[in-house]
Amino acid sequence: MPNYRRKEDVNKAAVSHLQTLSWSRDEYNMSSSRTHKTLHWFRKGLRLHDNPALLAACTKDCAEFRPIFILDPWFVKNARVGVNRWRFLLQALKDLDDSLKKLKSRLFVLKGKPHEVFPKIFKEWGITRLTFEVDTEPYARVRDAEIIKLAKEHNVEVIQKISHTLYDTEKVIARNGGSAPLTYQRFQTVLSQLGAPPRTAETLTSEHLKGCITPVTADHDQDYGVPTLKDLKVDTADMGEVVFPGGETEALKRMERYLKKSNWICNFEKPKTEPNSLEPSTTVLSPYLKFGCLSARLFWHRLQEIYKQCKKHSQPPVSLHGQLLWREFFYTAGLGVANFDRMEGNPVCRQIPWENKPEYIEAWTHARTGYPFIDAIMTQLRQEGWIHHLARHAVACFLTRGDLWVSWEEGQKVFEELLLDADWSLNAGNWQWLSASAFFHQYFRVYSPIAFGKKTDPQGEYIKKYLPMLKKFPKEYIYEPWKAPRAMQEKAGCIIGKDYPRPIVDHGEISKVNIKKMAAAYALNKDQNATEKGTPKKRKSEADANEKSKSKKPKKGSSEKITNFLEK
DNA sequence: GCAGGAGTTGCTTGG
DNA sequence: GCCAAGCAACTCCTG
Repeated sequence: MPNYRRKEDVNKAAVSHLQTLSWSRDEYNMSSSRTHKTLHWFRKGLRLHDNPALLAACTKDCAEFRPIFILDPWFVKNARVGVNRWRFLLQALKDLDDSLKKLKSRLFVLKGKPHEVFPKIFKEWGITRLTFEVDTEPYARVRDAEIIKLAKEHNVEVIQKISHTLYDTEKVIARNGGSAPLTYQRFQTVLSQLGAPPRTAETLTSEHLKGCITPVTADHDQDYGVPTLKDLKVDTADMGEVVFPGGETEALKRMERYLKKSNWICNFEKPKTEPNSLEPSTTVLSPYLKFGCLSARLFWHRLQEIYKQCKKHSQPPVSLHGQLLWREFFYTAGLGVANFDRMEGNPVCRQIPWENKPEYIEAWTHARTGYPFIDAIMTQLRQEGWIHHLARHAVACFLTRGDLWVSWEEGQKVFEELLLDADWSLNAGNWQWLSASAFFHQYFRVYSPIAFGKKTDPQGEYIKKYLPMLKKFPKEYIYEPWKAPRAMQEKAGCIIGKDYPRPIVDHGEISKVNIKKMAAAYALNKDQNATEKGTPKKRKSEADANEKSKSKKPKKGSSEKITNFLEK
């Protein structure tokens, strides 16, 4: 039998605190007013601060409260979750459980499909109220709709609250006339009509739980404890050192550490940060925001407090506020655009005839492209689960329009597996951006796998850290080791082609060819859009596009390739 | 309908 | 080391 804390004890304790509380004596003593047995379902939002849905489970009519997390097999089967992110999640759950322990509660970790788990626990625990945070991702929307239906069938009241995003994403779309804004500028215009993001909710404390039983059995750990990686049979072969530990405690600590640097906050401009510094040049709060260990609203308002103290401060899109708005921008697009994580059937994504090249994907994924800057980034990603935003740009451009001409969806899969902060909307949105498939259109701006990294790390220290086989190459050759004379390679103890690969493609040549392929794909897309719509205006633009594509015929040599590609 | 400017974060060359 | 121009020229928004 569960070893419940006795209700009388709870009421007694509550009465002793009456003087310090604003609630009336009646509200505490009237057991009839405490009618609800509540469940708070943690999914994202793994925190006690700014969690309005969690608070809604602990209101003064709560008789019994249980916080749960469900290990849903769908994620194991369908989402690519690498070992580092599994570990991050389990650390976050452990931290949550520790925090709840301090409130005399515990986290109940359950395993199974939510639609099978809920009917059981609704019945077993006599649940009358279920609370959770709104999640706008496609799987979550379907899942939650099903659970809401089930709850209704079991006479369970459902309360949902928005706290993962700064704004109500649906409202933003409605304000934009029913579709997601597709430019940052437009997005800001819409947000300006909504004012500042809502205030944060207060952190859950023992005060909120006074008078509410938090049932915990003696064998809680055995039945509902946070599992280990071993329990979950996660392959730990690829597990790196813990660089960014999961959990709310760590998230808040990390945020506070950065907020102390008010000068840095006020002057922060993302493009001026470094993709290849040995220590991160940005906050690395993204994994914590992804899992909701940190509230985006809290971070936004804390930044606002700092901004008020600065004489002047940077502005969106490059400021830290701007970074939170980018997150919001892609969340909104993820909700408003159909098939957002695919090229086909995605109305904002240009249809580009990427080629299936398994050997290229394999080389890129496993840091064997022969371009040290690219391979160092991919190594850091696999080992640590985080890489700088601009490093993501460099490798994403390289895989897609820049060099390898492989679909952004392939890159998306790898990032989904390896990033601690893999966030469905942001991942899909940024891959479309970088591949110039949507949002960004200046496809002729191509990152160089050699020159880009040199700007901020001319000595190649970053490469030496992540690719130790190259550490003895002089800086003149560290970005292009294949150019080093044989004797130098021997002296460095690394023969190119044997100990480290030769470049998989010639960037100088292939990037020019690919720019022309992009031009052709853009022209073709324009033609197709015009034909589909068929309006006089569009017909005109179709003619223009044809005219343009004729007039922009590539120079000799590459034109043949483009013709072939169009015929494919 | 058109022109002009802006667009989070390009590269290379030359002064 | 810094800056501007040229590269070749995209889409979206505004007036």
